[in-house]
Amino acid sequence: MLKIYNTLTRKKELFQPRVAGKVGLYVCGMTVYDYCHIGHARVMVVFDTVARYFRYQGYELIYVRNITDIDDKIIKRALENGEDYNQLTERFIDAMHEDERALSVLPPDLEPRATQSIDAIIAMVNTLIAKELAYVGTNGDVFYAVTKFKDYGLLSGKNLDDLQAGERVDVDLAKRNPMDFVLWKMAKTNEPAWESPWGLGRPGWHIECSAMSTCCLGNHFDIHGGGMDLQFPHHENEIAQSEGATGEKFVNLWMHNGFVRVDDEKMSKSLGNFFTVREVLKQYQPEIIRFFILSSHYRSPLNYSDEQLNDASAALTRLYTALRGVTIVTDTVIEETYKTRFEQAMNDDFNTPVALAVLFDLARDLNKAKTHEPEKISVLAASLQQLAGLLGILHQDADIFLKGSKANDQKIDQQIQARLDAKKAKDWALADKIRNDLKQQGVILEDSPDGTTSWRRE
RNA sequence: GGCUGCGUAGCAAAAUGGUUAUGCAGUGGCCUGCAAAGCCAUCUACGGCGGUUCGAUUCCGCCCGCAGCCUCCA
Repeated sequence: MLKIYNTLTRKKELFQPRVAGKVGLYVCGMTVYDYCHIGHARVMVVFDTVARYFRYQGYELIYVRNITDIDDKIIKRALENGEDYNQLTERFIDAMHEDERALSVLPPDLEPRATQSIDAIIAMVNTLIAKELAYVGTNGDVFYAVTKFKDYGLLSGKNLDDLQAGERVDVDLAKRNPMDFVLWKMAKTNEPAWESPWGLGRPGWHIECSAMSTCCLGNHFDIHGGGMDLQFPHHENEIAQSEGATGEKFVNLWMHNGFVRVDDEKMSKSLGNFFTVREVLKQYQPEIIRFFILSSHYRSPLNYSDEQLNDASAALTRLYTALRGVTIVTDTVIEETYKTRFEQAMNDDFNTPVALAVLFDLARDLNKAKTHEPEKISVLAASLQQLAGLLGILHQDADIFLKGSKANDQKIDQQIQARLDAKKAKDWALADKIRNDLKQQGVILEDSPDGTTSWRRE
């Protein structure tokens, strides 16, 4: 019984697919004018985890995450770089896919791009004009008339009178109402542009997502997701556009993930307090970033700091240490009580912190089994790895994670052997010296009861 | 100003109207040549003030503090 928090009703709801056994999920993806930062990584990881769980539960899922590959910032950045906007977006799309793979984010089923959806966008704008929900402004741009859509503000809990239009932004005189938003923008000279009934121009941001989501999933689909900050105006506008154009309900359930913060402030490009994924990857293994993201609930704020990542690293080390040296049979049936607890956690609005707690309990049981009940080792280890796999973690060999980079492995092994010899000769001083020397290099030795020594990097 | 949401032990982070969260750190023990890892035990909590209740960290009200949205943002 999967329950999901619906922003629209501000309650956890029992998830009921429109069509039994099938789920359509659309998530607002990146605007590709720069590298992904940890905030973007959170969206990717959170909805990847959601997608994995739907599939695990047996749903036939279509997961769509769009790419915004035309907008003001892209044009501006391309101009600054003196490169074609296409070149710029291709570069950052590649980089995004690289980050995605690093974080074990499985690619979405469909990844529509705005520039490849122009026909659908124009068709939707046309419909909105025909229904008198949109109009051509005095500057030639096409605007959506928000007052014509009766449910405007339902998702974000805002009403038009409270929005105090113009308070933070200059009123655009081309609009009838300051809250009206642009659907089609007339091109300035040298800007990328497409033919349309209203002249050469390009789509507004909001209409892209309406067009791409309905194209891929139909007029009415199950779940729409994205960052909290998209709730208003972006998602509000999507509802106005899609429901205005089709006359049908747009989305049943809205999911919004919380922000990544730095020193209690939202991580964002405009504040300049962001860390890109590739930057962080220089210091931490990708799995640590993924664990860090999953260690808090997806709707809660997540504070980014070295301390937090170090904690995540220590926690993952504990899980991998439990798996170390155990041969895992992949098709083992999962231990039932842990499976149930894990599913209960995930069924409760994807409560990954609790799901992780289940993994730690499992790890403790596994550690105990190693000394007391060896016959249980195999099933516990397999359970741990399989359940963790649903979260996209613990998929590598324990030694590979624990040893980190491959550098100097041979030399380390030689020193370990030298220490074992010293131990045999009861030359504790030499044995300890070798261990300390290795410690200086960030290598921790761990002796096993069977006389062998394993090691890991700090 | 309007609208959301949050405030849990040293740090991070969940659940819950009365009973162990979990990870890191601390303390005591077992194990070890000594460590590390592991295991066992254990100390630190629920922003403040009222109310409902046999009982509230959990429900309600007020207050204080913090964040987000109301402009582009994941």
